[in-house]
Amino acid sequence: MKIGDLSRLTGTRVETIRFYEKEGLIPAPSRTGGNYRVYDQAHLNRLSFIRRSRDLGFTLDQVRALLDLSDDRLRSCGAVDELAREQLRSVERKIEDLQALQRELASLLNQCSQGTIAECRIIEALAPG
Amino acid sequence: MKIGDLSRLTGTRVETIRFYEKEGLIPAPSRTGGNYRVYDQAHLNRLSFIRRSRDLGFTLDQVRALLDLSDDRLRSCGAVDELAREQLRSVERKIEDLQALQRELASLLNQCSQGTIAECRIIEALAPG
DNA sequence: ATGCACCCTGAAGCCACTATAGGGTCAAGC
DNA sequence: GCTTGACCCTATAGTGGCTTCAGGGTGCAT
Ligand SMILES: [Zn+2]
Ligand SMILES: [Zn+2]
Ligand SMILES: [Zn+2]
Ligand SMILES: [Zn+2]
Repeated sequence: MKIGDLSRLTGTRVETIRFYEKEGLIPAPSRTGGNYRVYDQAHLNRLSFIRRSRDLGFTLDQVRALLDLSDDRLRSCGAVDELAREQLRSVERKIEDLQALQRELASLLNQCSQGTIAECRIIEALAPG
Repeated sequence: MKIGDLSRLTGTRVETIRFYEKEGLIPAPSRTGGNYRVYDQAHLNRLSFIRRSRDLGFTLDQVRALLDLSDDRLRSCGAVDELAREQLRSVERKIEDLQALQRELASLLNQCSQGTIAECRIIEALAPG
């Protein structure tokens, strides 16, 4: 597999794959005579794991930790679950913050009666008073 | 007012105030003999406006636009409202994405029965198969 | 004179990529 | 055998919105 194949199979940009390699998330693959990267199934599996973790919102440092943990098949999964619980809490906090924003913006938009800037409730809410 | 006073009054870090100046969001203030920045009420008002806009989730480019619009007191506030509506839509999209994440993480955590890594539902969900 | 809180500049670092410049490789078609 | 075009390579810089750091200077009290 060349890098473009891996890209298509995982929905990851070519540049991102090279970036993951530089960051040590994916082992450097072997090369062809023309200096092209050649990947195998293990690379594909690892990149898929990384992408799914990123899709769940884990940071690259958390992904590194998850990759390490996933190798240790016989250990208890407590650490994995703790990472996931932490991520869930962080997502829930972000949702709450955004919902507060949503309420405030919606309320301002609702109050504005399409007049001039001088009477605009949104500008009024931003300006100090 | 010195920069530290402005910082305390607005809850903005000193470095952030200097950053806003460099970005052209706040006009460069006059200086004392010892080269300290001196701010007045107009600076305080402008920084407050910026911070409230940021708290509502507007980007610095949007803040720039809002500041420009807010000067033009007699114009219709249509452009302001459109920025706010756009921001509301963006917030709502983010909430939906995060709620999907929340459901997925919660479901995985719920399925995991605290065994070994080999049986962990979370690792299983990440690994390709 | 010394300490200490505060201020200054300029540059680099953070995250997770993305983009750009300036090239090289390889198979197909003429 | 030469060109075209899709693909690949490296190295570097840019994104947003700051934060941190290095290496100083200022100003007031003791
Ligand atoms: Zn990094
Ligand atoms: Zn309005
Ligand atoms: Zn588990
Ligand atoms: Zn920037």
